Amino acid sequence: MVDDMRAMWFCQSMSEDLDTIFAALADPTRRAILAMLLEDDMAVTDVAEPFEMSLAAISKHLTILTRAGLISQEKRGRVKWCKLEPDAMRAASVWMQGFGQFEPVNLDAFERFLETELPGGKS
Amino acid sequence: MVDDMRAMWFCQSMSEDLDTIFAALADPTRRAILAMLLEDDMAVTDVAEPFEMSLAAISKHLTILTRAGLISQEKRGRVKWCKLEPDAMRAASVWMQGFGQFEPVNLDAFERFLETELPGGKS
DNA sequence: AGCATATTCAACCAAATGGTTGACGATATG
DNA sequence: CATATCGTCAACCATTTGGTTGAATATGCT
Repeated sequence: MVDDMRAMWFCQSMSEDLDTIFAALADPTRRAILAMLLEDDMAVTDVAEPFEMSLAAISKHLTILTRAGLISQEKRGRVKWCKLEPDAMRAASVWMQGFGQFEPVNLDAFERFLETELPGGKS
Repeated sequence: MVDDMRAMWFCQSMSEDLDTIFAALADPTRRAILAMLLEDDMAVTDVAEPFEMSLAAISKHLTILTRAGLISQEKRGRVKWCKLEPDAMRAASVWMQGFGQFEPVNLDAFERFLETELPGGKS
């Protein structure tokens, strides 16, 4: 019963939201934008500044992040301010946590994962 | 939190992995497969059975999940067994937790791990 | 050997993604 | 008013994605 309920929850609940949230997080530019917004709210132009990419492209990325609920945008004057909305990530995080709960936090395994990333490890 | 330099290294170094992990999680079919594998290891054909989609399509999905490190595949006889590998997801989860203190997770343990194992704290 | 089962490969296709450029509406400022 | 700035829109393009089908490979069974 518990298993059935959990399976149902995993399969159906928030599936569309998870689609858009994970898809939004899958792009390194968008993740970088989120990290920038962690420091402070920013105008669209300022978000775009460090990237070697057109303003229009950044604007599209911001739209995707907004639709995923990961940020919000508020226009004040001619400036549109972007604000991080960390709650949207909660749904995805909770979903992912479901895959670790049956096991206590396996730091050793995570360490093994990191070993492959250390300079001189993999690649 | 941890030292900024190390945090930056961590984000940079894992960027490609996060690309593939989040992209893999962005598809509902693949998330459903992961949920199925939460119950038990499964053969490719059995994974494919509940889906209204060709076996080849499921095989591709499983390849994507494998490359993201979210599952592993072991061939025994003519049957290829698929096994959930939650560690990759944990890495993504750790990344997400930088954006909010919403999950009760292991950040302390992770921080201790970073302090002792990463360049600067390492030999 | 001969046949059935398990899985992948290869070629193809439609749709989505991530980028560009140029024009445009809206807002601030001299 | 005139002009500069902020941001989006529209059209376009190349690449990736998610699916199909049919053939191919590998293993197991009698």
